Amino acid sequence: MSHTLGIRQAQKQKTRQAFLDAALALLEEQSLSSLGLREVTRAVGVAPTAFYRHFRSTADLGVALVDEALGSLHPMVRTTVSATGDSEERITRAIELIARHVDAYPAHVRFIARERHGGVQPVREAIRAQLHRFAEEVKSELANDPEAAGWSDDDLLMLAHLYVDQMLITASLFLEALEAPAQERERVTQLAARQLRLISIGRSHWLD
Amino acid sequence: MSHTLGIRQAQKQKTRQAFLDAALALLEEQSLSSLGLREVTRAVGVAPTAFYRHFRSTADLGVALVDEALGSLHPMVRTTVSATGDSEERITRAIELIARHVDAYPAHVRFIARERHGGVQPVREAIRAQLHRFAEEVKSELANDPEAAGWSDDDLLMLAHLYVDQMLITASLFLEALEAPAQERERVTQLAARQLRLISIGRSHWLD
DNA sequence: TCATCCAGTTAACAACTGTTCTCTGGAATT
DNA sequence: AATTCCAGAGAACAGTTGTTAACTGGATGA
Repeated sequence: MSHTLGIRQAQKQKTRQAFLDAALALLEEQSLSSLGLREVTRAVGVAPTAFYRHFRSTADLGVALVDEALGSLHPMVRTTVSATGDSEERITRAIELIARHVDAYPAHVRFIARERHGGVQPVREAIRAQLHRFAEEVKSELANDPEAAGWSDDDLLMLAHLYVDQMLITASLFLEALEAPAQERERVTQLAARQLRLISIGRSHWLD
Repeated sequence: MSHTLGIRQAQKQKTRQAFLDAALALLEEQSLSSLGLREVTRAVGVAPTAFYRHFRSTADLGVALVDEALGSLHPMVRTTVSATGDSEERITRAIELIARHVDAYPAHVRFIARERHGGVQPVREAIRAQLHRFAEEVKSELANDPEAAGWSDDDLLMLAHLYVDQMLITASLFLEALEAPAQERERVTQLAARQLRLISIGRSHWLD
């Protein structure tokens, strides 16, 4: 059941979202550890002290951004991994999905790539936790595949992490190629496809 | 022929190295884009203006750190990839080498992982260039392997990039496990080994 | 020996930072 | 209608930042 928010709560959420949007925009050219509280409030058009009504610190804001960037992505991952069709079809479909996501939410992708190993510990931790969730989900989907017969749990999780990392590497490549000519984007697509193909081959001969 | 530096040049290089060391230490808990010039000079124990005798900006210092962290690593990579022995031996040797390097130079590894996608464009560019050099070197070593017969140049470079990225992922995992119990470090070792094993299997069936 | 060089110093600049306390005005509750 | 609540404003705090200009004193080269 969804309760309609009062005028007050609604306005507060709107301001909060404005903080997240402004921060994400500012973070295209710097890291979270150098993002100033006043800088964000200035971009939102609000008094510096208003910040504290929504976040304890910029690190806190960063954790919220992690949730926004990755939280809603879980269903997408599950359906992509478990998609039907032969191996080659699944590869091209997965890569196209990544490319579209980078096109649609470049700032989100940049934020995650940047802060995954960034200078703010709670944010690193939040990203690590989300990526681990992805890996577990990928693993449980892989387990449904007939090809996974005979695989140990550890090996399945190993493969899942390989896929998740590969997904991030590919997303980062597409991000770098965002403003590049279509030819460069195509090169990235082909590279990522062949890397996934090689992993797929290794996977099918794993138990030899 | 190595010319002995004058007292003056020697002292200058010493101070410069002190800047690099101090910056690297400060960067364990923040990103380069938030590193202040005064912060560094304070840590070195020198006047703020002395900074300009060595670097144009903190971004410039960052580029110098990239060279220090990755520049001397190229011979190591070549010999590791081209090492003799069967596939399994090579995998364990490569991983052990990475683990030792992370133990010996954790701050360097952290810096590269952090700034690879960080907020300072010239530094990102410098890291990208160095990693591309690594990939080219790995590729030229792979080409010497009899297993590479029939491989296209593009496919060799694709595999080389896969190895380089995997190397960075593994280094980053060891970094996170630096202060963890030996059991956790062993888990990382086993995980990395199996991932390399899977890639190796995919490699040997690539031309099927 | 003497003039030149130059790594590092000192002082000062306006601009910026995070955080505190107090206040306000409209929404929410009674 | 009267009261409480609370998102945001305003002002002020001590400290910080990058960059400038003019300097000092020991190494360097003629």
